[in-house]
Amino acid sequence: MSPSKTSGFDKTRSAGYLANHMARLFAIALAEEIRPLGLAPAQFMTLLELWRKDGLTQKELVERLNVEQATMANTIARMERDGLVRRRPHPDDGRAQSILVTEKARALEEPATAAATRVNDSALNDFSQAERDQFNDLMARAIDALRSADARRKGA
Amino acid sequence: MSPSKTSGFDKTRSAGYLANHMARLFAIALAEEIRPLGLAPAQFMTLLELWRKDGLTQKELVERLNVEQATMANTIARMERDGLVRRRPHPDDGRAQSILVTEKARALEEPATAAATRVNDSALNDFSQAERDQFNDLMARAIDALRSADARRKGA
DNA sequence: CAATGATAAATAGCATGCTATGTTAATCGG
DNA sequence: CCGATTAACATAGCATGCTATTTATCATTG
Repeated sequence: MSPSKTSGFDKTRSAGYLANHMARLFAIALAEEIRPLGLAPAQFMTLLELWRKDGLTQKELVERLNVEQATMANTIARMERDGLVRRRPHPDDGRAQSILVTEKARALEEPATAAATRVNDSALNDFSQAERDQFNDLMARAIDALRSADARRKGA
Repeated sequence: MSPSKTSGFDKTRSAGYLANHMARLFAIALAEEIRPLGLAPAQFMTLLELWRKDGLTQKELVERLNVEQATMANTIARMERDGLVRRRPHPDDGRAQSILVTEKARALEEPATAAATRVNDSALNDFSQAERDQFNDLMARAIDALRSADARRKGA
């Protein structure tokens, strides 16, 4: 009869697949919204932290943004290339450096955060406030569980 | 007083940020689970379709997996390099080719889907069945909204 | 049938992410 | 104070994804 097997895995009901697809769509939407500002998604994410507290070290950015150190090193390098940040030797630690926002980047805070808000709103357009809250809660719980599992794998 | 501004953007409550973080954690977990099988996440995702229906064209895979044609072309090239698929000229269309699963890849269906199920289960460990269903529904709705917005941007 | 336009893949170039290593500076135990 | 360890960055190498462009083949139509 049917040449296809009754597969045990339906990707349209797999949280991992849905998460991946959704994240790519969010990234594309954000990229298009902030491209006119000369910003890329990872740069925006990094600036979110630097706008909040300028002069953070690379290590501090890594902790706040949940990316690997090598990833952040590359992102900072691109941001420096694009004139969004500059580096200053850290006063207390010769290994570290402070990452400082330029005037150019400081001026992007309002339009960039507005763009990100537009993206979230368009994605959650038909969600009630209760649904938005629950959605964020569910994602946060999945993140916690995945982080625990990862820590367990590494710490085992 | 405080040197930091009362920022209008809290990334821990941004669906886009949470989606990105969650998707990266899912990808890491899946990568670790299927690495012993010699599979990478995008390869697994592609095989899910080929296990269901062997001999699909690149275009058909692109439609089913929601990635760009260039992305799929590269993924297929890596899979061919790794002995997971081979290509055969398409009988009816000289431009196209059928992508066929090798025996090696066929043997991975059971262990790989089991691995993916483990990852989903560990992420949704403390979710009730109702929460899991709602989570998938909310993600599916966000995906639909983002796709509509993207289509609007491109079709405008 | 030939010119045109559409379509399937391939390729180039780049951004993000990750793991694994290397370098240099700080720290700690003796 | 010194050697060993730890810590902060930098680099190398690779996988995924995307956009834009090129190439080859169809398909349509005049």
